[in-house]
Amino acid sequence: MLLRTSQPLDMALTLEGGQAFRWRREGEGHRGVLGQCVLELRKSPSGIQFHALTSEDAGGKPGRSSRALREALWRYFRLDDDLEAIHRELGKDPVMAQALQSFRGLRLLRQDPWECLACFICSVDSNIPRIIGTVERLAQAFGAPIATGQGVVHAFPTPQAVAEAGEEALRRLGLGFRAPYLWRSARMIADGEVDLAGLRSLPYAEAKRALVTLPGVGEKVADCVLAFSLDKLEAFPIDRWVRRALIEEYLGGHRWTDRALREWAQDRFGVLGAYAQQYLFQWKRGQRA
DNA sequence: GAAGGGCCTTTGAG
DNA sequence: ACTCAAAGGCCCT
Repeated sequence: MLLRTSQPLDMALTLEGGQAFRWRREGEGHRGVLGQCVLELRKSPSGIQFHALTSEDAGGKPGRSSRALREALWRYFRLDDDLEAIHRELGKDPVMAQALQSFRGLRLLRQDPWECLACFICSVDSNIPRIIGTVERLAQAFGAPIATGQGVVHAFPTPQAVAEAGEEALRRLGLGFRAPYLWRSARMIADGEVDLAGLRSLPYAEAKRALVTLPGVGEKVADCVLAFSLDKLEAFPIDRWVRRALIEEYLGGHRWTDRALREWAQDRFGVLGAYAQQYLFQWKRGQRA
């Protein structure tokens, strides 16, 4: 099946760059789980080639129609965002122009809010290879199995499943000090103390205020969730690489507090903050040696 | 409000 | 092989 689009899209940069953690290279394309559906994706000149491995009505659940899949992919890759226009706008800034250069088809994703939240709670003081391992073990242990005809793949576990798993089980998966954070946040979500999906209709500041009440969620994790799953593109997550990028490239090497950096970035990038952040992150991280 | 230390473990340089 | 930093921060002081 083909989802036609003329939007720029680099699958490897977008799916392997540390926004999402469940996509693997598979031949020329990528395989991963989108909701309850196991997909193989591949970029072609005319759009996105996709193929669902999920067997039809496995477990009584009807396979998703191709129309529904198209819409899901359209939303996931944010194909409504005019990436070239975003590049033109951000590229007026000479520093950003440099950052953009090597990452032409890098898009922001629109992920499931709970999965995004859980992954970024796990990301704290960790690294991408490890986060990928952590998330995979979480899915295998507590996610619903999905039969594919090429083996079983696991969906991302629900908040209820993680809550029932318990803190100790999470520690045994290697979550370390993040285990109680994820467990307690899962419980709060499962109990309805925070309505994640409902945050999408709130203004950025209010949604953020709600997110940081969750254990293990500070401003950085909250901004990742807001940017990568809740459509708040004015969010500007500041991690060690982005902090370094701002200080080295814009601020003459002077140390600023994160609070000051956030205000500076908000003023500088506005509603394109999330895109700007993602390019700065990839750029600076790529320079490590 | 700002700054600093501890936290669990895994991963991949060296 | 085997050690040893470094890792998309958060929380508490």
